[in-house]
Amino acid sequence: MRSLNYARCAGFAAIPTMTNETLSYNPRMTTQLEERFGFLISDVGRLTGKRFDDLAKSSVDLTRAQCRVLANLAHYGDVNQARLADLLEVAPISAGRLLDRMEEGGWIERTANPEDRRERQVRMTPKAERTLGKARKVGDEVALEALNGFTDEEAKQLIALLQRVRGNLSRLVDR
Amino acid sequence: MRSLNYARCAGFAAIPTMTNETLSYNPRMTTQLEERFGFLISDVGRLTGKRFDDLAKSSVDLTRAQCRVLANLAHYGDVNQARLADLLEVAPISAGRLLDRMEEGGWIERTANPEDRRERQVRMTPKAERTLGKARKVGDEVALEALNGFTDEEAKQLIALLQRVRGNLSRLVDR
DNA sequence: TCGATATAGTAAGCATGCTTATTATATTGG
DNA sequence: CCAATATAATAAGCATGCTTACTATATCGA
Repeated sequence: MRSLNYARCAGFAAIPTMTNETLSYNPRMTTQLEERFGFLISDVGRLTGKRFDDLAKSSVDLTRAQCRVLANLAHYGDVNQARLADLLEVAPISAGRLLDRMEEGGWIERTANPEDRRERQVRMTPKAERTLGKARKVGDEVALEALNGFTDEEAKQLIALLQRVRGNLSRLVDR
Repeated sequence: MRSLNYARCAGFAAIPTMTNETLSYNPRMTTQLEERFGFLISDVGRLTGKRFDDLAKSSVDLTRAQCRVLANLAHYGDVNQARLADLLEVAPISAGRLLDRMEEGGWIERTANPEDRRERQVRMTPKAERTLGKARKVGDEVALEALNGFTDEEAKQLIALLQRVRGNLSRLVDR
């Protein structure tokens, strides 16, 4: 365990500043590192992912990105690679290489679609189903840890606020 | 602009499920995709970063990771690479290669420390200072967009809740 | 019908994260 | 003092994201 400092900005929607002037408090644009929105969001996202990795390491023989693939296949059923890339929100080539490795590992299969010979349908294997179950347990565990000490009301509030942020940004970002 | 679906789990603290059963609502462990904590957090983090990239593209000739380096140098002053890696929370080798490229680009300089010949002190150049100013403006802009429609009270609330999550996870994650 | 356009997938090359190992230098304990 | 240990930086190799460009196949419109 190490003490984490709070001065980072992976998302970089907020940036540490040189100054320590105390301006009138504005939660959207504060100079206080610990309060800046972009720092917080990217920290929490990173820590959440890292915690998942740590807990999953022993029981789940997949990377986080590979788990994402399985989770989406389980939810949406068999899809082609383009649709999967859209679901994952990564570039098609990124999805393609993920799937290359997952196919080698026996986690997914790709089958040609005779209807449209450009496509390949992606399907998860039974082996993958079993591993996904373990990954889900880890995901739930991480959520419990992250929201430790929160009342149900507070947890609902946080989720509602984050959904609004996601809505705001979704409208602006495209790929 | 594309419509974003909400079924992803980069952080994977929550995973899409096959079922749509309506269980008693538990915001920590819900089967509803749009509400699952891990999805939300990783979505918001990713969108925040992407939005920064998009807005910064024209005016800031640095990657997001490189901006992080400058922001931390500006805040903490000259540091050695080990300290910088700690501030950025990346592995020392990752920081080293970032700095390789930034040195080539004239954004930072590395100077030997005669006190401890293992170390190299990292310092940002005047050119970098100017660019960092632009990056800060972009960061503020993104925060404003993300929190669009929020009352000041709501923004403060979100930030306070996220700080608690960060605290919870910080205590658990190590590197 | 056929040329233009769109879509699915892949290739190549880069950036940035990781792990593990190596080298150089400091520090510490017997 | 010197051997063991710790620390700073780098090297090598992998995973996963990106962009740009290419091939194969479908579809659409004049």
